[in-house]
Amino acid sequence: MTLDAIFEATIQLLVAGGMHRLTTTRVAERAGVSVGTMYQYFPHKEALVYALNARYLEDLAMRIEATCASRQGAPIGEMVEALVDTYWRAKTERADVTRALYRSVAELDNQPLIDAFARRVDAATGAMLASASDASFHDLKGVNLALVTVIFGTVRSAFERNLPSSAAQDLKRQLVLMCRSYLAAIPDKPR
Amino acid sequence: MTLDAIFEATIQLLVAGGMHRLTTTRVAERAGVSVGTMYQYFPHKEALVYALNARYLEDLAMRIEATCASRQGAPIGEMVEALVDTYWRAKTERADVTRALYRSVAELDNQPLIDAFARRVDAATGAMLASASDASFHDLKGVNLALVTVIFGTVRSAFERNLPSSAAQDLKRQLVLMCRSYLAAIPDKPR
DNA sequence: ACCTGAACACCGTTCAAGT
DNA sequence: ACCTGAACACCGTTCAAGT
Repeated sequence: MTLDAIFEATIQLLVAGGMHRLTTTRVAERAGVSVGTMYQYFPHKEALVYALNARYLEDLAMRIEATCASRQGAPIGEMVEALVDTYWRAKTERADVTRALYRSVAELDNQPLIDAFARRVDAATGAMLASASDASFHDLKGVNLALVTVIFGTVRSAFERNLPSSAAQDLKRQLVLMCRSYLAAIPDKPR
Repeated sequence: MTLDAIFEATIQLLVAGGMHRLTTTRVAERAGVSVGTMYQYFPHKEALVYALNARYLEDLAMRIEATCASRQGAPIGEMVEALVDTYWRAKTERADVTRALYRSVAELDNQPLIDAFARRVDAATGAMLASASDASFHDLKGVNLALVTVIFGTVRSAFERNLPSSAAQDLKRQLVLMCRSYLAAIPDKPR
């Protein structure tokens, strides 16, 4: 499909040279269409990059939802570990693409993208946490927000530091430990 | 000074309209110089934005170093709280500038900037943690990396979600709690 | 109906001319 | 010595002409 060719060309150019190498002419050329055709699919260059990021976040949200669904009723420690694992793996498996997208989306007005993604993830992780076999929370929303923000923020931060993989692995374990000790420190809701 | 005028103009334009409104012509005009003069200070537009971010990180690093120095020998819980507080405040006090810089730096090759900042902060927080009156760590480097990555990543992540300030305040408390329970969960180094 | 690519406005950067 | 800003190459976007 033409659209796929355009997206693929965009990713390649973004990975290779970042936003300032991404040229409408080059995208069109690599995708095998004319500039004019590209403008039938996207009203401007920003819209193209925006759509690419929307696509990526859609995939990421689906993977997180799948992880959460599969741990319904599990112990809380397992949930945290699975969540960290899924997010970490999703960001790391194609690190160059992740990095390119982080950079490309920054100069867009991406608040709608972030909001929609956050809502989906909050819903998925919130439902998972509520079903935990060994804990129940007085302030589920607050705990959920804290966990999600800490996990996602830490993974990004770790990613940007470009750590050697042994240090990264260790950091991942510390992150899981941190979430678990936090959860243990919170008082349970009495039945 | 001319340089200050250029930086000031750059910040204003960046806050007002992001990277794609930032034009060498507009910066020069607003700073009261010609484009040619601007190019005597910076070899290209990227260098201007890079220098602006370097300046910001220099200030931030100094503030963190000051915080760390002032808590030498304090209890570990107080250290964590002070660190979260300093970083959180620095990012929040002029949220529009923070946001504009986050966005502007993304499309640069900013790894040297991040690395240098990370080294300074790691040194400052590492020295602080080592002096804690009520704890000592088997793996100080690992604990230090974990704390710094979690705190900085979480603050950024929280920042990007644009939370209402009550939720943000609560999140900040949860973050401190999380760091503290983590530290309590780690076995002390025997003397 | 749909695609093409020359043409236009604007941007980053340079450098001959001015002081 | 230092500054200026017209000029150049290139980019995003459009739209008359082609199929």
